[in-house]
Amino acid sequence: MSEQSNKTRENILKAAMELFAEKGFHETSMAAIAKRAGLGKGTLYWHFSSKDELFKQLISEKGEGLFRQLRELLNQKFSPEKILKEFIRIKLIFMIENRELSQILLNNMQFTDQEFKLKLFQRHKEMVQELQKIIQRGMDEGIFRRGSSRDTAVAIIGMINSMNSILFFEDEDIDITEKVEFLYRMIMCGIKNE
Amino acid sequence: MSEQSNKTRENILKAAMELFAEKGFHETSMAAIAKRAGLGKGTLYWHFSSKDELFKQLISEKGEGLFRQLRELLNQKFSPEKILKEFIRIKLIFMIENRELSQILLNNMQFTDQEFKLKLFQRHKEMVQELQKIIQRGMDEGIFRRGSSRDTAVAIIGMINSMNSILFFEDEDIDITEKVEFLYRMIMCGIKNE
Amino acid sequence: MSEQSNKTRENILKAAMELFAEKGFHETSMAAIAKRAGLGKGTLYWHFSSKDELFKQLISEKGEGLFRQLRELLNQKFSPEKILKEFIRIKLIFMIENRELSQILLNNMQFTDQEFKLKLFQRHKEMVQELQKIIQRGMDEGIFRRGSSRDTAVAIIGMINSMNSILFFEDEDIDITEKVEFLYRMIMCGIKNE
Amino acid sequence: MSEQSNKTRENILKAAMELFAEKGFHETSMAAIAKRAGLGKGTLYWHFSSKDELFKQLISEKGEGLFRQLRELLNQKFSPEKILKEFIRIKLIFMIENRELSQILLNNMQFTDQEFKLKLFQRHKEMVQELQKIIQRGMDEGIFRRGSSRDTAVAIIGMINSMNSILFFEDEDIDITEKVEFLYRMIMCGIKNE
DNA sequence: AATGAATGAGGGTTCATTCAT
DNA sequence: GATGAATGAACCCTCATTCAT
Repeated sequence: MSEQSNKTRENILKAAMELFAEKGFHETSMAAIAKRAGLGKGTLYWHFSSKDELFKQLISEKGEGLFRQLRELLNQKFSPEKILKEFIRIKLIFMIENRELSQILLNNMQFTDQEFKLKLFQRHKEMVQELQKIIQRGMDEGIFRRGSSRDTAVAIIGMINSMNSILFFEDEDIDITEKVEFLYRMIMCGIKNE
Repeated sequence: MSEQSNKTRENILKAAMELFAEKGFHETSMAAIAKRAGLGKGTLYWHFSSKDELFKQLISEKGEGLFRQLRELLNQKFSPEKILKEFIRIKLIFMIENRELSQILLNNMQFTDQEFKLKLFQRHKEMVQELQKIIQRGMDEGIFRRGSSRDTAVAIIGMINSMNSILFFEDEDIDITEKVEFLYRMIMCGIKNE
Repeated sequence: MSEQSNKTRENILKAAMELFAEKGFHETSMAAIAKRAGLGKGTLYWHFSSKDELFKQLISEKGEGLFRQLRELLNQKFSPEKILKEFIRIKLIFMIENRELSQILLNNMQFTDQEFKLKLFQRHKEMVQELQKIIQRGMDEGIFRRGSSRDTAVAIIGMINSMNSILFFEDEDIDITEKVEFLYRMIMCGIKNE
Repeated sequence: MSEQSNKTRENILKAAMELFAEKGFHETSMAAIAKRAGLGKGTLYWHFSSKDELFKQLISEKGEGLFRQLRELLNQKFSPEKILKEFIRIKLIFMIENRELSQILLNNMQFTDQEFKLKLFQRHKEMVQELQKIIQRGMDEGIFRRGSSRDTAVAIIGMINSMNSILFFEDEDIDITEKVEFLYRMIMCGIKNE
């Protein structure tokens, strides 16, 4: 695992990320990735055992950070409101810094490897459940209105994710704080005046 | 176009719908569709000129209803709140009655035919813009709190769509009214107590 | 075999002739023939057992005339020169009156049915041999210069056939007598002056 | 483009040539070509983008030589007679050395790619026109008898081509000079004695 | 480490042919 | 006699994967 080798590996991941985001998993061929990375087709197989594996590692490696951050956050002893706001911020920042990966995650969840698909699904479910716990705590503490904590958690994540379509086409300079405030307020107070 | 022929056509659409929802567009072969429909491969091509065409017609025909309903609604002279609530209801009912199509629409938006992809994208955009107008009207009338009407519209649609993951796995009897109320309240008042 | 039935049959043959001449055997589908004849696909199979059979009958029926005429001619007790000239005339007239069939015969001799292919080949060979006999007779009688009678016969037929490319694109009014004279003279005297 | 790669390419061309000559373009499948070349199907597509392309390159590459030779000849400042004789010689030699290609060129002129078909047709036409000019010159110089130079050129080429049916089935040792003399004399003097 | 030629399973599509109506 | 929906073998072609160099 020399310096050079590692660099090549990153090149491949970068090329793959771009193409998967642009055209989706199935419409992207290994040949296309190799070409964009400026490498021979064979080289891809020296670094990744298969196209599926490449895709998985792409998602795992880059997505790991978000998952870890969120998990840490949810274990924090903050107030439900604070956790909620941070949850939004972390997801948004991730979406901005990883536009392509987000695009992939939100549009390509139908591919071959059932095991991996399940794993991602589990992870998503876990995230929902953790958020649900926070929501539940907020309800129990009388901070949040009573209701289905699961539906609420799902809806919150849906709202945040929906921003992807906006962020993906936006220019470089996005006022994250503003977007966070917007979402937080909408989740907390809704859109009704007063 | 006899009675029988039309029935066959519907069979194909049904089989295709199921498989596309289950495994996605690319992972579904024409052979698999034919087999599930209990037909020969060639028959599919008597009714649809290509796999792309089959997919397009599937989405167009079945999706047309939702689009029309929503458009009618948005042209109604109702109050913004009423329109919002009806918007939610219509989308939810569609999602329940067309679980498979919804699944497809939310997970397969990356396929070959760029023209059709664009058309769907345009339609989605139009929907957002129409909802945005309603939101804007509500803001102008002092019913809704001021803010980005676009972000609000996108977030609302995101919330509604997020319910798909819940509805898709749910049993038959879902209390739609309850779900509508839940979403409407959450959108209007948020989750904060009081 | 009613009047009507026979008419339908002729329609099919006509449509097939046109298409085979235009696009060749393999590039012409039964569907295309049916469409041009203004009939359903199934109807073709009521009149002809297969595409091959249709093609064969097309060639046989229409080509039979030429074959018979030539055979009769070659059995005549005319002088070699007269037979040669008549040979040319009959072939040319046939080519003009059956442009499409000639086009087919000269460009589609590579198709499936080996047996029929062989039959046509045999017929062609027989024609050559008969002409060869005439040539030989002419040589023996001192009318024609001595040489390979086979090569001569083949060359003569080649010359006549080559006119097809001219006749096919020519307008309606072709002076046959002139063309016959041209070929006859060229065959007899060559192109040298004096 | 290594040594080996080039060899594989030639193998494919050789196998394709044989099969196209034997059975024609449409009756020859890519699978059959691959099998005869002792290669996998996919390999054909590494070297040629499609079956059409393979066919085109086959004809272009191998046919180019004849075309070039004839063009050079026709630009020579030789006497019309000499050019005519050389014309015959070059065509005959080509037909003997490229029996299969000649067979293909004379029997498969009805295939898909209209553009290429036109190109070949144009080339043929050009050849006729060039020969026609020579004939015309001969007529003007009083060497050849007056008449339609076009018909004469077409007839000459027809005669030469007709030899293909003889050469194709002939054994290895053909006396080219004799055949050339035969054709030349027949064209010049015809078959009449004296 | 890297390459590109080679492979073949698999997929979309065509089309001659059949057959119930 | 006529039709057109249905069929499936056969075809062209793609592409993930392998491997000798």
